[in-house]
Parts: sequence; C-alpha cells; structure tokens
Amino acid sequence: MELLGERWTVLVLRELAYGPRRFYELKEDIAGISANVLAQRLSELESRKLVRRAKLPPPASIQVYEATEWGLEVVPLIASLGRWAARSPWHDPARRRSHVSVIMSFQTLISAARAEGLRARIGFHFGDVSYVATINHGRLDVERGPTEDCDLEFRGAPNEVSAVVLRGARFETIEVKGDMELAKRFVTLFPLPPKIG
Amino acid sequence: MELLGERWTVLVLRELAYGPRRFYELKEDIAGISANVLAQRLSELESRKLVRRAKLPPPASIQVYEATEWGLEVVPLIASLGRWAARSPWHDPARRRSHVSVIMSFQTLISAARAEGLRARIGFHFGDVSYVATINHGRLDVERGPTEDCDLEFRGAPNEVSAVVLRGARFETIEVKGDMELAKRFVTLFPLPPKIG
DNA sequence: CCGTATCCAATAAGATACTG
DNA sequence: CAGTATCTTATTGGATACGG
Repeated sequence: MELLGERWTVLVLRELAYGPRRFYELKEDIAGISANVLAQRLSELESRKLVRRAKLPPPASIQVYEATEWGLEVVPLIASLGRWAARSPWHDPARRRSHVSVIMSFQTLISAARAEGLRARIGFHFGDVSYVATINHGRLDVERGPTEDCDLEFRGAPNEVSAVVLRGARFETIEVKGDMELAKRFVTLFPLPPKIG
Repeated sequence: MELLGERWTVLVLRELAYGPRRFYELKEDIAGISANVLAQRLSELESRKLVRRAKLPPPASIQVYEATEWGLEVVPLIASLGRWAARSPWHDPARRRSHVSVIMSFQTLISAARAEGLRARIGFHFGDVSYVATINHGRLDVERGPTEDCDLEFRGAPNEVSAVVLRGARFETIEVKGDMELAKRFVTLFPLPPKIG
C-alpha cells in the first residue's frame, strides 16, 4: 500500500505499461488528474524506483517518464485487477478510457482457446498513437509503434474501438480496414467475464 | 480503484481471506485502524458486495463479516501484490504483521519445485487462532481450524514464525514440535524473491 | 510544453467518549 | 463486544496563475 496506495498512483503507472510517455500525455490521458498531483505522483514513483525519468535520443531529445523493470512487473497484476473489477455491478463501460487501458483489456481478456491456431498482426490507431498486436499461440503481444504489415487495422477513439472489439458494436461505428473475415473472427475472441449479482 | 482504492480497504479484505472474522478481531489485527474507519470500510465493502455480514450458527450466534465469492476472487491478486511489494528496498520484515498476512505469504512464496513430491500437514498456532497447511503437489492449501493429525506444529507470534519459516531464524525462538526433519526441510521451501536496487 | 507555487475547500482520519 | 457520535486536525486534492 505504501508503494501504490495513494490515489492516482496505479493509474499513472498503468499509463507507462507500453513504453515511455511525456508529462502532458499522461495529464491528458488520465481523466481528471491535475498537473500538481501528477507531478507529485511521478516524483513519488521515481523515488520508489517504479519510474525513472529518461531522455529520448536525439533528435527528439525530450524528457519522458518510463517504468522501471520492477515497475513493469506489477503491470500484469494491475491488468488482472482490472478484469476482476470490471465484473462489478457498477462498472460502466461507457466511461472514458485511455488507449492504454483499452489495449490492456484486450490483452487480458483474450481467450487462448478461441484464438487457438490463429496468427495475425492487428493494428490500432487512437488519434496519433498506434499499437501493433500480434496474436500467436492464443496470446496477444502488444507494442506501441507503426502499424506496418498488419492484416487488419482499427481506427477510432479508444471507447469506440473497445465497444466494437469487446461488446460487438457495429464495425461502421469506427474505421476498420484490411481482412474483414479476420475482423469478424477477432471480435469473437474476447469473452466478457461474468457480471456479479 | 473505486472498489478497493481507499486507505485500509485492501487490508480489511485481506483479513477475511481465510474465513469470517468479528469486528474486534479485525480491529486488533489491522495495526493502526480505528473503530470508526473500520466500520466505514466494512459498510463500503458490504455495499459493494465484496463482504457480507453473517451470523454464525448457534450456539455461537455472533455476527461476523465474511468475504463474498467475488471478494475472495481478488485475494490471490492481493497476495501477488504482496510478493511483488516485498521486493522493495524499503520493505521491513520486522514490521508487525497479522497472522493472515503471514500465512498468505507462505502460500504465495512456496516453491513448487522445492516442495516436489512432499506431502505433509503442518499446523500453526498464533495466539488463539490456528491454521492447518497441507503441502501437496508443490502447493500449500490452508484453512483455519484445529491442528489435528499434523506432522509438525509451529507456535508463536506471527512475526516470529515468519522469521523462522521465511528467513531462517533459529527454531528455538519459537515453539516447534513434531517431525523435526520435516521442519528442517519445510523452512527451505520458501525462496525470497530478489530485492530491488 | 513542463512543470512549480500558492491558495482554498473538502474530506478523511485519529482520538475520545459513549451506549445497547 | 460492537459499534456510533462527536470533535479536531492533518492531509490532499483541485483550481489557478505563473515561469523556464
């Protein structure tokens, strides 16, 4: 609790799950956090060795925050807590979510059995951030980066893409291109865990 | 975070991991919590359906708090968070711990490889609370209850027992009785995860 | 863009006392 | 024993403004 117990701390760390981010990205993607609290949380995380400041190589040369190895090790637990918590009767999938949170839920919810034998590269575009997800041996491996050589691409706001992938919203509500047969199968790979009471 | 995010909430839920408890037990075992905060946390947990009030069957007929099924499902994640957090450079094993926390760390830290092929029943006495742990197929199954038919028994304060089992403190610092060869092997089954920095 | 400084408001917690 | 009521204090978070 001393490492992760204060308000916002877990959410900040989660945003660093797929690589370094800059201050204003974090501020924008963590709905409702204020600059001073974000600064404080980052410095606490830094002093606890869960996060470190890094400088991107030239020509970018900007300062970013990245999770340490140890910090990254707790990320799967955070993801599992998310899956558990989403079963709450009061969970609201319409709440605005960050792209990190959406991608993480894909990774957490994929059914190895349903993805059996499937191999595919799938790209996601959320505004100016993109991810490539590789399905392999029933797992979904994800990294941030350009969606080159993908069999299928989704583009839209995180919530909308999530609604299509997890909850069967119509493809027309976002932008889907590439192998549409794959798309139809892909959105069946994510069984939602049973709701409570 | 809305389900478990406030201060004390996780600690309260953890105390219910091995069965129902009464109010004053929780108050005594959660170091530093005050009665009003505990009452508030319990009622929040109840309204969120992680905990329910129950009445023990006669002749006890006392009121207790117990975790719901759903509440119990998050306990292994709490345990894993504990293992992760104990690697912190600032983790202090001398801090006073509850018997629940100690038992849970045994369950979490046992090495399946080292316990390979071992079968045993081991009892633990902490004041007036006792547990029986069964080693089987590399796992440690635990339940609260009388230590009947155990091959080995430990008795002492939670911290002291933990020091013996996890950190190789001398048997003489607590009370150990039964199969002493088993005892010597038992305390080798729990490799501590590597420290950070 | 990346924070820091300042201030104010809300709230949450601790201590204590008290009651069925 | 199992809480509730009350009070006081400490913390923290949100808003805003500002500077490198």
